[in-house]
Amino acid sequence: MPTITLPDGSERALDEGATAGDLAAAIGRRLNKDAVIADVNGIQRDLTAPLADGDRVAIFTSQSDEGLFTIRHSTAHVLAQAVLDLFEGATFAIGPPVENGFYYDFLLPEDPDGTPRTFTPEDLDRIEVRMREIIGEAQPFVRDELTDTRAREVFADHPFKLEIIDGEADDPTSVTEPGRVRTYENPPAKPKELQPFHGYDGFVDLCRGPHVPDTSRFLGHFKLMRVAGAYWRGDEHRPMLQRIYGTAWATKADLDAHLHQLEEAAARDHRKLGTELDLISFPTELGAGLAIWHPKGGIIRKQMEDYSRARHERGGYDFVYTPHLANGRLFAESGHLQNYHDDMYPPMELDNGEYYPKPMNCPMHVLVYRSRQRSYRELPLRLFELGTVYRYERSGTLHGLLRIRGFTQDDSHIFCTPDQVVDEIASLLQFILSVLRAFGFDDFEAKLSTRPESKSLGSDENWKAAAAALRSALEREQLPYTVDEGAGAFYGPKIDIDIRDAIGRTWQLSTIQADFTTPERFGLEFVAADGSRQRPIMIHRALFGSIERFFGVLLEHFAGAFPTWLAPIQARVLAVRDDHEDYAAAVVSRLRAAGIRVDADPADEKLGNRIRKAKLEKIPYVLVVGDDDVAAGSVGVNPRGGDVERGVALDAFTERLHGEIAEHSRASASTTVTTNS
RNA sequence: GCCCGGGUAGCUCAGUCGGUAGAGCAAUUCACUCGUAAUGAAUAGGUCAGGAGUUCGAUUCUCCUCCCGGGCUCCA
Repeated sequence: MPTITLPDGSERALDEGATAGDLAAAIGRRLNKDAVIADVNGIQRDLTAPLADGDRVAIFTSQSDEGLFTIRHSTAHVLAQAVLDLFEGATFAIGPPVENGFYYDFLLPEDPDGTPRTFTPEDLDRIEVRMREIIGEAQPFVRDELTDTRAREVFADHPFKLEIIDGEADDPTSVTEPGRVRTYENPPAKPKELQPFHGYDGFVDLCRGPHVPDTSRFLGHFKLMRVAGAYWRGDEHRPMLQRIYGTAWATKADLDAHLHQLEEAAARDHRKLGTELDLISFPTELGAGLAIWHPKGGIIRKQMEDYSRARHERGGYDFVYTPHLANGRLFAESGHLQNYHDDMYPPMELDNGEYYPKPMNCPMHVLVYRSRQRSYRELPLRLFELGTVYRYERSGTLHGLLRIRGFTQDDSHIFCTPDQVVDEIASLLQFILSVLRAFGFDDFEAKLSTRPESKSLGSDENWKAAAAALRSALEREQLPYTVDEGAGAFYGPKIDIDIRDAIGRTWQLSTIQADFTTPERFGLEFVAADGSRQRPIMIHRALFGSIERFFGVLLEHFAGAFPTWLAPIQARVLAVRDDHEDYAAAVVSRLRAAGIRVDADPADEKLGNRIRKAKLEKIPYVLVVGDDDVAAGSVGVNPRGGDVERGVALDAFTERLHGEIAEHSRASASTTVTTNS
């Protein structure tokens, strides 16, 4: 007897003889929605065939994860068909759905002079036109199954498809797990002799489905976004293909909302705002991936650092300082030269060895620990440093402040006994979340990363013990987490904390890494209560991750409108006329004496223009002073994002501002952790 | 590192089918003295990213390098 899964997840049995198409229509009417997709047996799309015993039908709405997956996946096929129609001799590889859309990889024939043909922006326009024609033609998606012999004939001109047929390449389009649509994952259990096969109107693609019923249904709300190079199978030693990215949605409103979100993100870009607000810059004279901080950026950074130091001081950390360079012997002992060499700047040759800029602070902190004999009474020993490191990131990966070559980590290494490690990581999680909340973030998700397949140090037991410690701390704090197999650092597994920003993007910032390996390599010991020598466990953690990256994320999160406690200029005083300047100067010095960061813009331009400039600089408070204020000792308060208030007593304003700034420290002093769902 | 696209004044950009460049904003000066998002005028500002080649002549064409953006890959 066939069974059906409804959008609410419930299941029920069906009469034989019904078709998926009948069902979808009936269910759609019941749900009061036309946009319903039926999926038979997880792979098949044939709405007209009667259902048979054992068939499983799933019905979902077009805006569910499954529905969007189906729509994006089907649109990718339309893209492939359009490209093959328009470009003689083009061959195609894979085209899976991804977050917000889909892509498809192609290889175009070489030009007569031997140069590889590439897609241009004009090509994308042509392709989009052809795609809309195909959609208008309502071509059905028809499923067929071929033997691999026959499939090799069908795809004889498409070597990448042949690799998939021969099982030498995974086809990510076979990943049908809802909501997880990453490439190169979950290799399909393919029957060797029977290849799934979809074809329509002369265009044939290798695929497992599911698809929409025909190209006219649910498709059309898409846009081709860009073309980029991508290696076949993600391997830089394989051919570089041309990848076309598109976005696709169930409705026009969803598509428009997505495009609007992209504009919003572009307007918040930290590189753009960093320049506009005169916070940071990347002079080409400095070299790639290196930033300088201007005075206003410097104020914000100092606030961040001051706050961080204050919290760490209260949190029981000891402050250390270590140099930017070290003899290569240190990095040989730590394992960095073997495992991290590609990311390190080259050494400086000196009389007594090679000196490397440090890519991490850990070896230096280990030396602090090892500088004398340690007792269990000292543990956990928490060493903290705002440590600047240099990593030779590959040039193509650099991205403003978010991926940079010289950066400062708010880095800590905690040395503790094996008994202490779970408690310590659990309280670390609380500490980290509390500090992140103080900066206006409240939506977190954790990721646990386990041992990499290559380039790692230490025994399996140690790795397992470390991962278990991280896992139990996560569970104790009830922080939702996912597991990322093989993504750990070379010395141990790690927890990464993702935060979600004001427009819903996630950023990976904080990291906690449990390390049983480094203490062994460096022969670290402490004297236990019974007098025996024991090995401590080392916890690496960065809270902001890096000051630069955190600052970049904050800048985008607040769209440049930093909260008052962080704002480089908290208030600006504007005299209405020249003869109010003396009073304006008095207001400035009163506020400055009260610890407010304040400046003035003299009255040689119209008031309206000076207000406009202050607003563009996103200054939290604009204070306008004129005749009334001189007489009454007041100010006109024009707050960012609020209503103008005339005649506010200066003392009252100062108090209000102090209150606002203090509220931040009160709110963040609490270390209570509440889990988000 | 690889693929694609770029680099013109502090910023955003126009322009030169090869004859060494222009706007708006910003800056400076002057005038205006104005109560909540753009007052007017004048001045100054550029080895057209850097280097080499072709040419009578290169910002423009070619090549190389550097830097930036979007991806691949990687990461704090």
